Amino acid sequence: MPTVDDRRSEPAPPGDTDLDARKAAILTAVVTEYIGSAQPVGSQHVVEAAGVSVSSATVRSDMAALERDGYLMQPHTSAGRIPTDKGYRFFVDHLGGTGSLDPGGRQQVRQFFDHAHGEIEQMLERTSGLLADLTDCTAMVVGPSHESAAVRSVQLVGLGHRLALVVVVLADGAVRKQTVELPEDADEAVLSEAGGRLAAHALGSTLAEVGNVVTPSGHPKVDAATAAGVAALHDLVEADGGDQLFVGGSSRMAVAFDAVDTVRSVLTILEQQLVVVSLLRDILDTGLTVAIGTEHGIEPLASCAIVVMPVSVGGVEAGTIGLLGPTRMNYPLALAAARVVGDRLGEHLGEASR
Amino acid sequence: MPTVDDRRSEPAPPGDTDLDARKAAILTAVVTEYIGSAQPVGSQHVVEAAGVSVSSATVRSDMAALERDGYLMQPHTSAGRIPTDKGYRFFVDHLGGTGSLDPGGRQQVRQFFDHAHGEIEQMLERTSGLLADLTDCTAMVVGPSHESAAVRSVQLVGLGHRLALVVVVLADGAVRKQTVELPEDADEAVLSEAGGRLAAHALGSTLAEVGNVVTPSGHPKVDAATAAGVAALHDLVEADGGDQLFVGGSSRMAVAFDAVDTVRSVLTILEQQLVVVSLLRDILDTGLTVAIGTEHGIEPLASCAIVVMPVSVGGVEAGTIGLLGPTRMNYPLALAAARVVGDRLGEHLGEASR
DNA sequence: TCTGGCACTCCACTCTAGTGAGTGCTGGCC
DNA sequence: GGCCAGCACTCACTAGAGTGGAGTGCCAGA
Repeated sequence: MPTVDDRRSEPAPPGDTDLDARKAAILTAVVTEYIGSAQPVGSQHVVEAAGVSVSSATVRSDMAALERDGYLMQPHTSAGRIPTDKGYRFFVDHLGGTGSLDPGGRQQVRQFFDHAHGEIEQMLERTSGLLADLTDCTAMVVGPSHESAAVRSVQLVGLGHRLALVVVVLADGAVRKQTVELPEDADEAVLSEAGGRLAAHALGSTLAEVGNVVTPSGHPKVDAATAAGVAALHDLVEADGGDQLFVGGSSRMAVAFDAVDTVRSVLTILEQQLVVVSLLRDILDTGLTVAIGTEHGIEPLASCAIVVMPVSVGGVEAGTIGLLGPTRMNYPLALAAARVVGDRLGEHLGEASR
Repeated sequence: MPTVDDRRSEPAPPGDTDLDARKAAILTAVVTEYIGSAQPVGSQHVVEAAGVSVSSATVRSDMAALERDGYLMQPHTSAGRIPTDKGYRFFVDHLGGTGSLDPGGRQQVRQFFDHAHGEIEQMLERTSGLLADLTDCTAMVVGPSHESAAVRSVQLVGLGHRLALVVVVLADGAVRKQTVELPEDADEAVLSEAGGRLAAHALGSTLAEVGNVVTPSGHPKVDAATAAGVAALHDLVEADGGDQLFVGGSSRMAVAFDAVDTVRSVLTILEQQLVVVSLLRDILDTGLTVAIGTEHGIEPLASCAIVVMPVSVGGVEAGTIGLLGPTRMNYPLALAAARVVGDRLGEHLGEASR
């Protein structure tokens, strides 16, 4: 291998493997085998797997080398090898290929989006179920952020005695609402007038941009209602609490792990919307598509891997898809499913908001 | 005990126990002990527990009788006793007392509702978290059913090229939306006119009552948009798919059970909104507050108990609270928490919708 | 450089007591 | 008749010994 020295001198050339073809094949075999069986893989199994045509002794020495280099580990002496996080990482980066959905899965995705219609939230919720079904992972779908969407309509609807509802429609079709307690009773006419002034005030800007000051109308009741409406708009910005998260197939975590406390800690994480959303964001920000084991820095998820896929509509990011599974998850399948569903979701959202 | 004979002659008088005081005390001790430790309870432990001052031999013979009568069972010979579903049932009906929240819990509930405001959905979601925290059970909160709420406002908001959003506000403050594809392009004026006609058509009736036929305006574009809006209103009734469900603290199931496949099957059930909602409804319909073990007929939940509490606003049912835990859940605590939170939630919803 | 062979390791499983918590029963006492 | 001390018995659980087998590392030879 005369090229090894050349390679080592280069600073991590892109696409380079650092492993000769046979070691790569062996690593591939160990990873795929282990993903399937969850059992440590011995040299004999590797030989039986396709792609390697040397004796088990040779495989053994290569596996020893792979272990020295940190790609594999042994649970104990005289057991087979299992991939380390580094091993999975190498597999994902260089060996896994793009993978593709099986025809059945493609069909399922196509049908899903052909029949998808109606409310976006419901659709995202179902998308998470679809992804979970396709991959046997827990799926997370983060809806489009409405931060930059302009206000398309504001309405003030009376609900009875001193109570009203501010209903805001954003340009991307999102609807926000907030109850307002009015300082004094107001009739339809007042509410309608105040709603109109509110609309004139907020239309075209984003929720966060809505200013505080509204020019007085001369009518105190209307002004009071308008002021209450403006306050409600500001409440909306805060209460919104970031993006919506839809989690599907959390029961899959209980299938993937047999230690019940692993399941518990993972579920605990999944219950914290904020944590999950920022986790996905962090992973994307570091430029990753897959975060394996400790790469994401959340300790209770050390035995998990996360596949992240941005959903973009016309080049603008409009959401995120995440798949959570054990580190021995089926990466090619998960990546393929995330990509396909992400693309289709993007198209779908694009159609809906054009 | 001179009264015992009197009682026995009456046909199942309400509040009657069917068990003499000592057996009841023993059953109570077994249930509370088992709830705490999850270990089969032996006669010695019962003696040490308060309320029983006879020898362990006597307790043993009583326990044998309780087992004969189906209140207790032995996992195997020479093990202690654990309560059967019937034992739990008797405990809940006659022995558990009403129970009450500890001061810390009361405080937590008070604070929660003092600070609760804003969107109702978000509030219900958080309520499920509160209940899970209080009881260490998985909490389910079903939102108010909007079926009987009259339409308070209808609006047609254009989202661009042939797309519009029908936004419906119901009298109870719920907001529904549905995207509509218009048969042809429509400008603001047309949408506004169509929205007005839609509103006049639907205002005051419930969504389900909205009729099909709208009197023509003479303007084909307006009529087309109006028709599309009416269709969207009908879609809403179907797509709504019943009530909203909020599940909190599903990780608690992984704490309660040590068999990972029990956890999995319970989580699988919890993912099916429809199943959960109708489950709670069924239990309420049979007049129960607690469904223990197989009483609810859902096989995978045979080792679970469910506490249900209707939430009523001014006497009208406006939602449901459910607590899901193992059959050895802390019934007094769960019942107390469900009652307190249910009441406060009802008051809160009442204030908001008055 | 690869391979067959060999000695070695150590988990997983089975089998065998031994232990202890718990029971049912019985005969005597109040 | 109800209660209780004592006793024999049951059976899950644990620890320890033995065994089989999957797997390893190393080495000598092609």
